[in-house]
Amino acid sequence: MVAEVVTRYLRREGYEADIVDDGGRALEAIERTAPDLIVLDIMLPGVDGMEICRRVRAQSDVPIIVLTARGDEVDRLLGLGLGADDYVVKPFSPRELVARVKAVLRRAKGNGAHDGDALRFGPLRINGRTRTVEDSRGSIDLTAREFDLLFHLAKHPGQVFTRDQLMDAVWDYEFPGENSTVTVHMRRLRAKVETDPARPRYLKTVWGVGYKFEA
Amino acid sequence: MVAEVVTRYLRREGYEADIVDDGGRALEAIERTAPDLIVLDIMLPGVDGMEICRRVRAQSDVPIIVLTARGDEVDRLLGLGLGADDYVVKPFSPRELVARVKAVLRRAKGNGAHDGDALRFGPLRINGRTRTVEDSRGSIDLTAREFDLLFHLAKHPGQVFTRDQLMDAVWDYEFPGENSTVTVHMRRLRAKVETDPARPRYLKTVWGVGYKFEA
DNA sequence: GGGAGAGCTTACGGAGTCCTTACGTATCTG
DNA sequence: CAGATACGTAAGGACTCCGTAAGCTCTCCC
Repeated sequence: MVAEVVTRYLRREGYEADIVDDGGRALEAIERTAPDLIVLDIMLPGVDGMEICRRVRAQSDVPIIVLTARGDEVDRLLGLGLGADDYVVKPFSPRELVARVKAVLRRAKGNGAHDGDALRFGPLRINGRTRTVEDSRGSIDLTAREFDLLFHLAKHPGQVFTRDQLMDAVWDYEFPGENSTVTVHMRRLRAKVETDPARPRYLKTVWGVGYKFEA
Repeated sequence: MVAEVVTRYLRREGYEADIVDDGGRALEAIERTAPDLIVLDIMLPGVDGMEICRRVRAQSDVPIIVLTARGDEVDRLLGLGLGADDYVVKPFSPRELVARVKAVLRRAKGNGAHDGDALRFGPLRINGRTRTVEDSRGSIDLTAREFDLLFHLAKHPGQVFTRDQLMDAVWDYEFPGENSTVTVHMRRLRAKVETDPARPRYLKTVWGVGYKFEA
């Protein structure tokens, strides 16, 4: 199988790589894992790869490399305005594909906002430089304190902080406030960040101690 | 000659294309014409294409597509960190190269790509060399401070600056002014640049922190 | 199962931040 | 030198956000 070989090569280069061999599940998987790049075989039997490409593009700028069977196919695909970032024609060597992946990723990283200092947890992205938070649903507006709180927790995933520790870390020097303030801010944060605030995915309560961010 | 064939194909697609067949003149020509994209044959006899690539990269972010003779060469080039945007292995069809050109240009254009010194954000163009700003409505007259402020923000799209940081960056060394000065300048800038200054498209306020330019 | 403690939820008033405007001074131009 | 332009400051108003308190719910442990 081509996909397995490619996956192995990519992993050897230090990338995480997943295979999805069902067109229907592809979109769901893309939304869930929010990948940095997609390699899409457009000519799989029974699956409309071009439709997937279009749908992904409609909701995201994630780079896409399209695999196609024939060279003259590329022209047709371009004419259709698929919006892929690169096209690789079969047969190709795994090395070539890996080289393309590197080039496309480099390009995507160089332009746009540097995601260098961004923290990523699945579909959740927290960028300290731009102070923005994104999600599979889109960008999330946070107030200054909310962002600082989230950022501090996410910088230390898994680590448990007491309310007092969070006060010291996030609030101004020697702020004499009640620590119930933290509680309220956590609530506001959950309401914005969590899909189900009642049963949080990231912002967990550690009973009797405080809070932690779970990666 | 390969170059002529490629040039003909590109022109047929509506691009302007020039050939420079001398490594020494290449850098001069690139600086003079400020192309949107460079196709560089790295294996020409007597010319160190890799050196050209490096020099261009040192002073510009213009996209570069490198032509190379052998597939396994690509790995080596990548290892050298040339910083090209794509690699095409000979022999290739002109159509394939044109497809690559389109893909790379699409990518470079989508983000706020440098066109020479100019920054582009949709209809808004900010040219640092000529210190001019344009818009779909025409050219916009800014004062010196206003331009410096806008330029500095636009050079770092998405990044949030505090008023103090903007003071340090835009105003003279150790200017002892109030930072409400920044506020007023932002207002004047918005009045000129934004179509709806009350609800700005580019010059965003980040509450409790400062301002940012949104691409 | 019940009580105590911890966390959740809600609402509201005040504090802080930003916007707006106006005006005096400095610099440029004819 | 006179007028125009650009710049910095200050003050008032509008708005957002934050902290607090009070009642409620959940969890833990006896």
